[in-house]
Amino acid sequence: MKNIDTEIPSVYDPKIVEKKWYKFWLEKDYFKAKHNPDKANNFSIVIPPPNVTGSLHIGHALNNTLQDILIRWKKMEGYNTLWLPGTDHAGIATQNIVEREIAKEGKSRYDLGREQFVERVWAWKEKYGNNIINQLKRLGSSCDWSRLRFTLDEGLSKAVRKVFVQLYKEGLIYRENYVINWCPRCQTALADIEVESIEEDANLYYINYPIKDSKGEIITVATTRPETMLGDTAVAVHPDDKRYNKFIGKTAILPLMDREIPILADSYVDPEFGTGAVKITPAHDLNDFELGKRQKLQAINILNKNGTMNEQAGRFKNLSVSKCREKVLNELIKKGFLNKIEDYKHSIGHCYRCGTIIEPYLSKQWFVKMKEIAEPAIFAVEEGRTEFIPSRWDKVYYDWMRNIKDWCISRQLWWGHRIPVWYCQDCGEIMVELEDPTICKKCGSHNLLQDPDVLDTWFSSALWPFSTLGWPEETEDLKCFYPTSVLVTGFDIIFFWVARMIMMGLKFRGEVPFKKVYINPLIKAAGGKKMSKSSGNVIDPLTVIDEYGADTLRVTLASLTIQGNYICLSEERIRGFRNFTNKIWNVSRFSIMNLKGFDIDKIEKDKLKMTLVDKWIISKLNEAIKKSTEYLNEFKYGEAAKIIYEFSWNEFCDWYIEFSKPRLHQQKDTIERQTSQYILWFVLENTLRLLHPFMPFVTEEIWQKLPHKGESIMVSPWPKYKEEYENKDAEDKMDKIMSIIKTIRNIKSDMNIPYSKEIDLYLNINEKDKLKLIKENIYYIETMIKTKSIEVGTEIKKPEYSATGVLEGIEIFIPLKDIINISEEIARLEKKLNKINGELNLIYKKINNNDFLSRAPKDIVKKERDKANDLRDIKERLENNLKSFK
RNA sequence: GGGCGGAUAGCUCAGUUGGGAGAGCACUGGUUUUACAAGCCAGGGGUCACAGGUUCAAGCCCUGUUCCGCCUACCA
Repeated sequence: MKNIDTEIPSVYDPKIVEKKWYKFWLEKDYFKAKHNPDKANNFSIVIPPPNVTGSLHIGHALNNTLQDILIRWKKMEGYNTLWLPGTDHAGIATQNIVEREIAKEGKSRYDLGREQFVERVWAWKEKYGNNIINQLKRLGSSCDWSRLRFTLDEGLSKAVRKVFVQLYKEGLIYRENYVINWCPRCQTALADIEVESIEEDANLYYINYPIKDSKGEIITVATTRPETMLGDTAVAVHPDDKRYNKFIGKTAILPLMDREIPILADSYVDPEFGTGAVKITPAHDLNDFELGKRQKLQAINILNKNGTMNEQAGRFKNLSVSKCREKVLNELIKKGFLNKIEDYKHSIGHCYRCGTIIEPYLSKQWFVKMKEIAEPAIFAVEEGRTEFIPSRWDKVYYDWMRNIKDWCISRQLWWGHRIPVWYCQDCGEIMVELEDPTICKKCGSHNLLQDPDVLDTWFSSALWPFSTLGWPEETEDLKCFYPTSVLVTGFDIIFFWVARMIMMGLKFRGEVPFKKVYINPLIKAAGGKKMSKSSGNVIDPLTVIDEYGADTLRVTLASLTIQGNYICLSEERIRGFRNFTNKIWNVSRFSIMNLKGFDIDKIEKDKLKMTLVDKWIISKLNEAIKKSTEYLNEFKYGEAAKIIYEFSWNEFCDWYIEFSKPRLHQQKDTIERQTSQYILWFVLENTLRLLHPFMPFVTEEIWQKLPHKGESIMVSPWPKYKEEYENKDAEDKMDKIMSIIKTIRNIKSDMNIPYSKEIDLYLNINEKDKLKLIKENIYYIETMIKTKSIEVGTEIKKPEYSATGVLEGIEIFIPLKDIINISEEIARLEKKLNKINGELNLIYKKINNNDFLSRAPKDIVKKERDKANDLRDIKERLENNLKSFK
């Protein structure tokens, strides 16, 4: 009969457990940070705010798991922790969603008007905006929800306003007519980094432009965008290009448009590329625009905001860019202007939100001057005030920061922070103030108009680490938690977000926003492929949570987290860690069953009788505590998790539990049994605490079932390494005992002896210390190996028909009269001998080398010599045993 | 064009100042053993990309090469 507690199922079911404990933690207010003036004892993280439109994808799951591990661990270490959550209003994405929604009603945002449309978006946000927040809760995130922020909150909007006004007054924000990246679908300007260049196969078109007043002379230009010729206002060649000297100053006739355009010299032109002659379209190419400014050229804008041709394109009006290109090419061919077409590979910019091809577009936009605010941010990282982990990311940061360009911050959207600039319609005065103006300060007119544009969402995100803490008010939160301790984020937003936060933090708080930036890897599917809906290899974290539980998802992600750029996730991998979760569940189940009647308060520690294996497991636990804590300090999540995983499974479950069974299963409540119970409880309880940041739910569930002190494992202390727990002597001794057991198991397995078959065992040991050790602890071997009889001694002769195992100073004989197959045994021993000989030869090479002996450190030499002796001993014994068969 | 990262077992990856090639998964064989078959026990499997160099000693340091991935750049 199995003596099993039927109240605890043998398979862990996370569903009810997770709901129960999350609710409990919330009720206890454990996530809520306190105001603690002792800054050194505060630990704070601001969440990378997910888009309010978002739903939790696997990248969020990883990023937030890693943050939660830090927060829970630091909390257990005694810090006053703050994990500040929130969402981002995600201008383009959110506006797109609501526009699509009203499109179903057959309306556009213009039908609703600005005010009504924005109201609609708010209504949408109220309804769906908490989606991702609830999903974060399911992951177990211990965010301080009482401090939940949104980038369009009143307070954060105040911060945005203040920053804009101040930067404007300092001349760091300016408005200019400039060629920016225009998304014709979103109908807004984008910053340079919001454009994704994708290399595509395209064509280079060579077009002949006739020279005016010549006898059929032409100049040929090369272009990838032939339709832009409609806006050409010049042709440029290099001043030193002898081929074209004669044309400089002459006039070309623009085909199809019959416009006269000058041919001019500019050193920007690369004579090596194409024909060495460039068509110049100042309104639709940044370089052409710059050249146009130098050369005082007219800029002709040929595009409407929606990407179709405007009236400047003449008869091509209203055509889309691609249709227009087609028609232009047809006409060029028909009229004999198209010289040739070449295949050409080049990068084409796409909108990072919707994928539409970006058009360079001349328009009036607001910009932030970056050079000046970037400099202190570069120093901050150089001086280590902010540290990137892994450190190589600082190079990426430096590279971008040192070549930084001005940031286009105006967006032609309705959802976002409206640009706080008013224009007097009467005198043209521009007003930028903290309070909305009602009267022109110059002419007294009330005829004011606010700039229609909104700010880039990232403009408000850049203020996140201090705007969320209450700035511009000097709040207690700011005093306690700024600068924050760590930022955990992905490398894809180092430019978008991290760099800008450092700049703004320094500019407006005079201090870096975070001391460390931990860059987490990005997740890929098995085989290193990108997860995408089209490949069908997406792993949805919520599905994983439903199926396997949040703990399994978390510990999987944490375990895979290495210092590299990518991690590969597969369902197979998740199942492996589900098994681990279940292992922890079952060892706890075993422990709970065996701790009946155990009371921590009644234990008199001085009276406990610690055995060798008790000392060993305590020492091993101690080591696991030390190493896992060290790894966490270095943000090596995978290594930390691995240490705890291996300790709990390979040492605690596989060895300690098995060794302790006989003592636990005693009927009487002896001191031996009590000791065993105490150690079992002690090790498990500590292990649970080590696991808690990784697997908060299952550890809480078990911890509450175990004898414990305190309300929750969440607020229990992180285990501490203690020197007095370290016991190298016990570790060495257990090593020897365990290798004897392993060798016997090996022989049994090789000889096909079933586990349950009882054997006679002979141990011939020629060293006094070892003999004493084994004699005193023969109990451990008996626990793990089913034996009929055991003999241990110095002069034990090998019984006939025995299988043999050889260890340093130890021979193991198992008589197998009925079973043994002599030739199999010979083959087995020969195989082992070969292996030993191989190792031995390598060592001989070393210790017979005079250079090695004279130059290598003495301890290394000694180690090699000792090893040679051990191996020689084993070799001799193996050989003797082999001889006995012949 | 510039830069960064990578190449170690079938797969995914560890491998900290240079000193006995590791893990998980997969695979093979055994096993229902009083927590767990999502388990237990055992096993096979590697020219550490290639070529040089430094060193008594190189997966690790240096140089070069090849291949892969990513970022970045205004060459139309």
